[in-house]
Amino acid sequence: MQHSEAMALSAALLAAAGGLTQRIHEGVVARGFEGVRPAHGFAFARLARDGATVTDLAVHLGVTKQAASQLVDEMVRKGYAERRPHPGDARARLVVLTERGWACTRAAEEAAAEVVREWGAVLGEGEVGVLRERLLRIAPQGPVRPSW
Amino acid sequence: MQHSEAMALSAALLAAAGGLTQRIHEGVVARGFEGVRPAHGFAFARLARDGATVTDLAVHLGVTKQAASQLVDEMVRKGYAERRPHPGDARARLVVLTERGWACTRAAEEAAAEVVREWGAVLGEGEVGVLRERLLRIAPQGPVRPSW
DNA sequence: ACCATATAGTCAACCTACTTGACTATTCTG
DNA sequence: CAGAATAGTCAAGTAGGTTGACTATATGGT
Repeated sequence: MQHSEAMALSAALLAAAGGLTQRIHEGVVARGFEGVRPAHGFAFARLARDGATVTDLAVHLGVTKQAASQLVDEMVRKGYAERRPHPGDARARLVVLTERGWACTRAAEEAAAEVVREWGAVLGEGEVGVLRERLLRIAPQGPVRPSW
Repeated sequence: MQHSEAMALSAALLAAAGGLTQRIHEGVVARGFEGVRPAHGFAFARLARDGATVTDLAVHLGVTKQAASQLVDEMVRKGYAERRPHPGDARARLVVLTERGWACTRAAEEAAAEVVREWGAVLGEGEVGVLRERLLRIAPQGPVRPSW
């Protein structure tokens, strides 16, 4: 693999990721959820499991806990999440999704499925599964990095 | 493809893209080019062709021309680019890479090639080529979107 | 040829998402 | 049970973008 080919692959990967992000965002907005930005998606994904503390979220997003706290403020203000007392630790607070937060999560899933369905039409259904498997093997673990 | 599978694919794609971005950035820094951020890569790629005006760059990056101008200011200040008079349009200025800018571009190519080489070791060389071809087919065209 | 309009670029002010630093309240530990 | 660590917040500063206003040059219709 030559350098220019590596750059072509890199550019394609970044373009595909950017396009997917935008398509999901547009789909979420089209389903009536305004004021939510792509970067929020990573927070929704973490909260959807069984809630998280602000510190959990900060580690997951790779930002400071102050930044995570502001993000939660915003999500609470817009009705997507709420702070509940943490069972078993009076210092912490458990941030969980509201019903609207769940609905927004489902909207994002639908939008993603729509895009992936289009990919299936282009590549073939089986190839999409292969693509997913390959990407999982080269994707690093650790905190997500919402911004470049 | 079910919703959860679409989300798994989306997450893998975004994680792979984020990881690649970070690895390239680390490789560039390791080769002695400091003060350059991942978002600059898209500007380098556009300037590497045969230079560009600030407005060209703004369109390519999907930002305002004021933001593109600030980006060019920064690249000039750090020695990666320079503004030259535009042949044939006295309003415009042609932004081109300096020798240091070219060296940084080559460093990014090397870093990308290094990561892609690792992918080849994991997936097999042939599979990387297939991956590139698949990604090219699902990647949208149009301006890049450096930030989510 | 000329004036109206469009385009390239910049300056200034502002906005947003993040940072660092300082602090309180609670929990863990030796 | 005192000292250190942890969860969270408040406040101030920073970086990278935005919108709006402006100048200089180019383009096109009459």
